[in-house]
Amino acid sequence: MRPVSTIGAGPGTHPGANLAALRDHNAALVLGLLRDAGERGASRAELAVRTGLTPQAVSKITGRLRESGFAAEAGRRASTGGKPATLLRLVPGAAHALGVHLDRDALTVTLADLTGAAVATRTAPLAFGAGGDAVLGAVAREVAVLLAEAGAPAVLGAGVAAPGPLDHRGGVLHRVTGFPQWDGFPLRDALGERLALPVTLDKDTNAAALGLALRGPRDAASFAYLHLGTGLGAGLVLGGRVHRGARTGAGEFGHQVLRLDGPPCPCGNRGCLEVLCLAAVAAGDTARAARLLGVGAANLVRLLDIDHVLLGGRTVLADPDAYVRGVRAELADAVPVGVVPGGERTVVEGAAELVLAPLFGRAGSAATALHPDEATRKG
Amino acid sequence: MRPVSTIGAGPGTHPGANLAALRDHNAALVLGLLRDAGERGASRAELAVRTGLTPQAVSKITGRLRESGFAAEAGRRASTGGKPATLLRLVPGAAHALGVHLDRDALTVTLADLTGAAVATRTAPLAFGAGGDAVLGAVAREVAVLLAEAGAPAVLGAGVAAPGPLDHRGGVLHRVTGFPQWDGFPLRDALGERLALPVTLDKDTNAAALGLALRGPRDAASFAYLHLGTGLGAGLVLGGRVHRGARTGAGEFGHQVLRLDGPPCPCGNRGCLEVLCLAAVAAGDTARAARLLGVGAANLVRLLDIDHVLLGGRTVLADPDAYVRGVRAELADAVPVGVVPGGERTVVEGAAELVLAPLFGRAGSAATALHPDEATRKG
DNA sequence: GCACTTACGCAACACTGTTGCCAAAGTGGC
DNA sequence: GCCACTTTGGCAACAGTGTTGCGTAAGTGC
Repeated sequence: MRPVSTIGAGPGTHPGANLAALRDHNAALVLGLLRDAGERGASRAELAVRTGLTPQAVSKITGRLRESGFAAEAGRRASTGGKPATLLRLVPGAAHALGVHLDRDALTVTLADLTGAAVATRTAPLAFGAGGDAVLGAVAREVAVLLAEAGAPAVLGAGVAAPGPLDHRGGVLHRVTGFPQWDGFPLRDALGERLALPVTLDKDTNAAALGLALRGPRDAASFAYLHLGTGLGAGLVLGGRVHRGARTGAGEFGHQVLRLDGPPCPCGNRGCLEVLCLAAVAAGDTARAARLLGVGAANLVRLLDIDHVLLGGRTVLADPDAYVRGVRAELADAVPVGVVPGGERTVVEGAAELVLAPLFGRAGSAATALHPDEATRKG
Repeated sequence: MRPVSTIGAGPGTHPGANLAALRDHNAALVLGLLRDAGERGASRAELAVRTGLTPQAVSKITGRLRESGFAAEAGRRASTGGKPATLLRLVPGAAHALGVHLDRDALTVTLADLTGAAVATRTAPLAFGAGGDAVLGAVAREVAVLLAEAGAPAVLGAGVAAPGPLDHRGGVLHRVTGFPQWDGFPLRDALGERLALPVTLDKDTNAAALGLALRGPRDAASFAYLHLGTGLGAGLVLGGRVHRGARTGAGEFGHQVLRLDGPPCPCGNRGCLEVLCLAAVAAGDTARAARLLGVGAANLVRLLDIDHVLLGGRTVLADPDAYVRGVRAELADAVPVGVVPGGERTVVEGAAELVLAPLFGRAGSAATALHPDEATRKG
C-alpha cells in the first residue's frame, strides 16, 4: 500500500475527494499519530479517540499499515481495569529519506529514518558558485558515499534546502544573493535525474521550520523560525503548516523597514532590519543586534499572532543566550523565545522532512484535518 | 440534506474523515463552484472536470443539491458538437444569512442570500459604550424589523463583525480600545440566545477579508485587507483562508514599529505605524499617511508573499485615489493595489459570509481542497 | 467465584464514488 | 436525408470506505 496523504490545497488542481483520498488521508493521520507517540507507542483505542474514527475503522487502518511494514505491534500496556491495550509503534526503518543542505560554503547530506532521526550525516566544503554540474556532482558523490555506508537502504526521495529566493512548486532556483548564475536553474529536476529519486526543493528557512513543526505537537503549532547568518530570513509555520506564499517568497523577514530614512539596503529600501542588524553584528554589538531582531520579531508576532519564536543560524548559535535575552526583552513575554534544539543540523534534518512530512499528512501548504467548525454556536 | 462542509483543521478536534465528511466536503465543493459560476451556471460535465470527480459522481451530488433546493436546472448551453449541456445554478433564495456590523458609533445589519448579495440592509446609530443589554437590544430590534420587511425568510444564522481584540473561537469580546467594559463579554452566546440563531463572531477586518475572498476565485487568493479608520488593522487571507492566528489576534498591522525611538503609542511601543499614520491624517497630510501605509504594506507583502493589497476603512474611502497612489508608490508594482469594491458595506457583507462560507467549504481556518502534492518530481 | 470494565475482532451493513453500458441530442460530411 | 461522430448525462452493478451490532479475550475489584 501507499500511505501517502493526498490532502492539500492549491490552485488549478482537483479538489474533489474520493474513497482513495479518504483512505490515504486517514492512513497518513494514523501514521502521524504513531510517529508523535514515538517509543511510547499508541493503542488502537487511543488512536480511535484521537482521530474520531470508530475503533473498528482504526483496526482496519492499522492492519493495512502493519501489512505494509510501516507499523508493528509492540507489547502491551498495563490494564486500567479491563483488557490491557496492545501497543502499536511506527517502524522507523521501514523507509528512509535523504536531506540535502546546500549552503554558500558547505554541503551537508543526511539520511533520516521514518521518525526523522538522522541515521548518518556527512558534511563537505562546497563552492556554491562553481556552477550546476560541479554542485550536482558533489551532491551525488556525498549521497553515494552516505548510502553505501548505511548499507544501501530503500530511500523514498531527497529533500533539498537551498538559499532563496527560489520556487518550491517548480523546483527552480532564482537569483540567489551573490550567485546570479543560478537564476532559473531547474535544481529539482536536474538532481532528480542525477539521483534517480523524487526530489523536493525548498528554502533553507522553510525546511528548518518544517522540521521544527514536525517535532512539536500536531496542528496548532504557529511559530516563526528566525535565521540570522550571512543574511536574515524567517520560516513561518501557521496553523501547523509551512507558509510559503504564492511564489515561495514568504519569509523575507530581514527586509522589513524598521527605520524610515535609515541606511540604504541592497534591496533598494532604506532602514531594513537586515542592514541594521548585520551592522550591529559587524560592530560586535551583539546586544544591539539582538534587540533589533527582537523588534522585528515583535512586529511579526503582532501581525500573525503566533505561539512562539525560535532562533537559529550561525550568528545566533555563536552566542545563543545573548540573542534569546535581547529578543525576549522586546517581546515582553508575549510569547516564548528559544533557540533551535538541533543547532546547525536544523536545516538538513528539515530537508529530509520535506520527503517524510507528506507521509504523515503534514505537507507544507496542505491541510491536516477534517472537523466541524467550532466557532458557531446555536443560541 | 445538510450541505455544510465539515472540512477544517484545528487543535484538539477529531481530524479523522468518514464517508459523511467526504460527502459534505464534495457537496460544499460543488455548491461553491456553482456559486462562483453565478448567473452563467455550470454543466455537470464542467463540474466534473473542475472537481476531478467522475461525471456520475457529480450527477449524484447535484441530484442531492437539487432535491434539497440549493441548486436547480437552468436551461441549456449551445452544443459544442454533441449533446448540449444542461446548466445548473445555485438558487440564491434557498437560504439567507444575517450580517451584523457593530461599530463604535453605528450598527448595520444586512440580510444576504446564498450568493452573498445583500437583499436588505438597515443602519442605525449606536452607542457602543451603552453596555451589553442596550447593544443586544438594538441588534435584536434592527434584525426583527429587517426580517419583517423581507417577509420573514428562513435564516441560517448571524455573523457578527466587531472591533477587536476578541476571541473568534470562543465568541468572546476582549478589551476593545476605548470600551473596557466589554472585556470578557460572551457576545456570541448572548446574541445567539437573543436571536435564537447560530451566531459567529469575528473581527471586523477578518469579516471584511472573508467577504472579499469569497468574491474572488476559489483557492489561491492571498491578500491583505488594510483598514484605516479610527485605528489601523488588517485582515489577512493566506492561500484562500482567513488567517486569524491562535487567539484571533492576527492582523495587528498598525502596531508594527516603523521608526525606532519614534513617538510613543498607547500600545506601549514607540514609532508604531498607527501613530505615525494617524498623526499624518490628523495633520491633513494625506500623501504622507498614504506613503506610511505603503511602507507597512510593503513590509507585509515581503514577509507573506501575498498577491494583492486592498484598502478600505472610512479614512481611505474619503480619498481613495490618494491612498492607492501612495501605497502603490511604496510597493513599486510588486503587487496590485486597489480599494475595496463594496465601500462601507464591505464589513457587513463579510459578516454575513461568516455564516455562508462554511456552506461552500470556505470556512476561515479550514482547508478547501484535496489533491496530490506537486512540489515533488521523480527524476 | 462472579460482576464489571476495557480492548478488539468478525460479520453484516449503509453509503460513497467508480465502472460499464446505453440513450439523448446535437454537429458535420456525403 | 442519412449516417458517423461527439458530447452530455442517466441507470445498474460494483468496489471499498467507515459503521453498527455482537461476541470474545483479558484484565480488575469485591
